[in-house]
Amino acid sequence: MIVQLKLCVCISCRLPATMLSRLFSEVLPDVQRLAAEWVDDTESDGGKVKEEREPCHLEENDLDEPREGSSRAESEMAEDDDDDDDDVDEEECGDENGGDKPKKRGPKKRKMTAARVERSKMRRVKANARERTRMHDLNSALDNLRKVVPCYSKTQKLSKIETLRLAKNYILALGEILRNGKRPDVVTYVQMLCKGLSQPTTNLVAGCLQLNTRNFLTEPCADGARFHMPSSPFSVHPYSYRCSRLSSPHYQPGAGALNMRAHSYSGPGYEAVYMPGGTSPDYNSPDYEGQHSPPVCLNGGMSGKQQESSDTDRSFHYSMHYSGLTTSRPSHSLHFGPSGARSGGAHSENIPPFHDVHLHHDRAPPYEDLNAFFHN
DNA sequence: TAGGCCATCTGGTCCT
DNA sequence: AGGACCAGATGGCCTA
Repeated sequence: MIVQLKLCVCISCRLPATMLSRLFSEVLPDVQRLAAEWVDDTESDGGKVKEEREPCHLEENDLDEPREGSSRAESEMAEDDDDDDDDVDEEECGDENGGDKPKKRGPKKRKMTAARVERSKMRRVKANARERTRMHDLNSALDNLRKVVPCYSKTQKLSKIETLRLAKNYILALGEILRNGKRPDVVTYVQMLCKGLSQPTTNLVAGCLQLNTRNFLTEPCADGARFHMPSSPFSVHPYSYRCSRLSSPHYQPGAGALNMRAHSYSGPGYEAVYMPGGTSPDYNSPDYEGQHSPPVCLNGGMSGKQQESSDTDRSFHYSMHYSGLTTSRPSHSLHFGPSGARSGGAHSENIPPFHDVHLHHDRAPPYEDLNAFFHN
């Protein structure tokens, strides 16, 4: 036994040999004594380990027989009526071994007096109200999540499941960018975002990206550079993009945290561009729990009414421009399907009306490095 | 009309 | 004991 004990300690603790020898020389006598006492105890109990549980307690926790009235509803129905003790017929815990029949355990059902029924109903009503509130809170949180995932539409909300999927993909995509330290091209980015999404949502997201890129082709870059979309899921020709961030008269480098947010984010292969707008939401306000940076406005091609939408929307007009390499890949059509697989021809015929669709590259990445990365 | 999505109710389970 | 959380059931609404 001692040898086994040594081996056991040696293996499990991985102690050095010197410590082990000291351990056994000092501790082993006590261990041997305790073991001897343990053997005495078990032998005095007829070779069985002493049962420590109270018999009555054991009865309550016995799982061999289903407890009658163990469910919440039944216990509610059979709950103790503190105001009337008329029908109390509790079982006693002790002399239950009188009969051969298995004893029914747990709280017994009681007569449903009118007062008890009324209380049960009231409790159910309260529980329903709580459940409603809980679900409303959950939906509110989901709404907030919708606002920070890359594509947001007031009129055509992403479903709950699609919101969660897109959020997951978004996080993974950002993580991938941080890991790799380089921008993916637009196609890869869209594929990452749309992985596992349904076809309509895929079209929505891809349409968001594509339409935003299409939206900023009107002006050449201030610095003369022209960028070409590596490939676009819905395009047949490469695009060029204006570099409006630095050329924008509203761009104020180092104009505080707000501008930092406003200018810092750009999605993979994209940059959020600050456009002339109105007032800025107070991102530091505790009331502000929606977007932490303005939405990227999608107003070109499909709808121009975004410019005249709500004050909030007017406050920030963002656009996306691809600021990646000046690569011009052979144009190839992308077909986005569920699970990111390329399935069928995806074109804008499946794209819902983007009256108020926003690209939300609005959650500023928290790291300076990431900001610098997106802006170099 | 079928299917998807959603809100609500309800009962069960777990935790404090 | 009461609340939170969860999942199933159900019915309404919307869209293809």
